[in-house]
Parts: sequence; structure tokens; C-alpha cells
Amino acid sequence: MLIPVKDFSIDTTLMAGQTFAWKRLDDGWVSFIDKPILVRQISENELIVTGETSRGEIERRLGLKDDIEKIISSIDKDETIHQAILHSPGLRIVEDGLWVSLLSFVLSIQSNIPLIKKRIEALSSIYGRKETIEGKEVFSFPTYSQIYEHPELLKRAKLGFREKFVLEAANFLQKEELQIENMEKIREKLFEIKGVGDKVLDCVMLYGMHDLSAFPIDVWIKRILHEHYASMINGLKSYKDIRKRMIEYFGDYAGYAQLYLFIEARARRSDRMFFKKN
DNA sequence: CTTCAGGGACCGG
DNA sequence: CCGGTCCCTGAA
Repeated sequence: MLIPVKDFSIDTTLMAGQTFAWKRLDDGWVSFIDKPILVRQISENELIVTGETSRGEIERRLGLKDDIEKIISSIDKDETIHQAILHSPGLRIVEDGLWVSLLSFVLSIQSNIPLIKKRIEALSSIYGRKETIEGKEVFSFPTYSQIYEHPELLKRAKLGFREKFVLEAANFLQKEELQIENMEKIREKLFEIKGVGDKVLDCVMLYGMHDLSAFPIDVWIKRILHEHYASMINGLKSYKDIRKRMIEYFGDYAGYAQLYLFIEARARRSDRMFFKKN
């Protein structure tokens, strides 16, 4: 299946640190939630997709339906964000779905990206089904039912204190019939899960549910805010107050601003480390 | 070998 | 609100 795209880069999008549901192969990206799918960007304007999926699903999961021009023009409010936008051409915000993002970001607590990936890999090899796509073996992303039914296997993934949080989340989704009616309702319900605080919840809303107004604040965003938006958040202390202020500032697509700034902050970290080594 | 920080959340004061 | 503590890993 061929999907035409415009101003899109799959590498930029999937290496942004927003999703752990895609794995990079030599010449493409695989994701195995229900069925394995393989996506390659063969040119600037074309994706090739293999696997049992649909154009609609791929477009949804890669944020291809977002009107990126409109989004950028609405968040492009100062020099800092302007530069960040210029440094990440082709970026989109993914839509991983509720469970996948919930598990991913519970696992992200007090962890760096390689560690999160490693944990997902471990869980996939413990619970996942193995299938092949174009001769490549891939394990499915663990489901909450699998974890609910075999909680004793969790220890093997060495999740540390996050293990009980993962169990909480799996049990919750197993027992609760969540309707995707309005985002506020879902927020309230998910907040009941032990291990899901403000930051994890914002990540789930943004990268799982595609609520583009969500604005997660982690240590990287905090650094950027103190460095470049100090006057704006002056006097604000709590997570909720700072978040509210930034959403007021960036508007309905604050989530995109957040991801551009996040990528920028981490890129500068890499620059410094490179500088140190030389 | 040890030490320590790392995409936060909880709990007690 | 604030601050100690939580488990595990990889880097130093």
C-alpha cells in the first residue's frame, strides 16, 4: 500500500521520544499491536506500508491527518519555539492508543529512553506473540489482559518499583469499561490509577489519545521553560499552574509546541556531550 | 569494585 | 506544598 505524504518525516517523528510502539529496522519501522505492520518512507512524499492494516489506521497512528501548517502557524509565537520548529521538519505527533501509551509512560518514570525501550522489549518477549513480516520476526506489544492473567511473569521484566504500577494499570483497564466520550472524564478515571500522576497522564492524553492541547512537563521541558520562558512562569510553582500558563500561551496545539521544545532540549544535551568528548 | 543520576509518583509531615 | 524514598540499569 502506498500512502502519499507531505512535509512528513517518519524518522523525525518516530525518533522524537514520543512513542515506544515502533521499532526501527534497517530500512523501515515496524509496529505490532494487533497485527505486525511495516512502514517505509521511500521518498519525501511516499510511504510504503505492508501488513494487515489500512490507510486510515496508518494516517491516524502517525498523525498524518494533522494540519501541520495550521498547527505551526498557531504555535509559532517566539524565537525559541520558532527555532525548535525549524530544527524538526516533518514532525508529527503519533497516536499510540490508551493502553500502549499508558504502559509506555508508566515505564518511563525515573528512566531514560534506552531503559524504557529495553523494558518494552522485555515485556514483549515475555508476553508477546511472535510473528514474521517480510521475513523479520517481531513480538507483539503486551496487552493488559495478558498482564492481568499472568501477573507473576512481570518480575522477569525487572521493572523495579514500576511493577506494581503496571499491574495497577493492567487491572484497571481489564475491569473498567472506558468510553472515549470526553477527554476530561478519561483523565479523571485514569488519575485513580496508582502510578499515574500529572505528567504520565499528560503524555497519555497527548501521545496516546491525540489530545493536542495536552502539555506534559518533564525535566527537559522544565529546563527550557526556566531558560527561555522564565518571565512567563514567574511565581508559578505547581505543575498544574505552569501547565495552565503554557497552554494559555501556545493555545489549542500546545502539545506540538511541547514536542518541538522537547526535541530541541535533548538535541542541545547531545551537543554538549559531543563537545565534552572532544 | 562503588557511586550516582535517570522522560516521576507516593506518602508523611 | 515540600522532601525523602522507591527499583533497576548503565555510565562514570
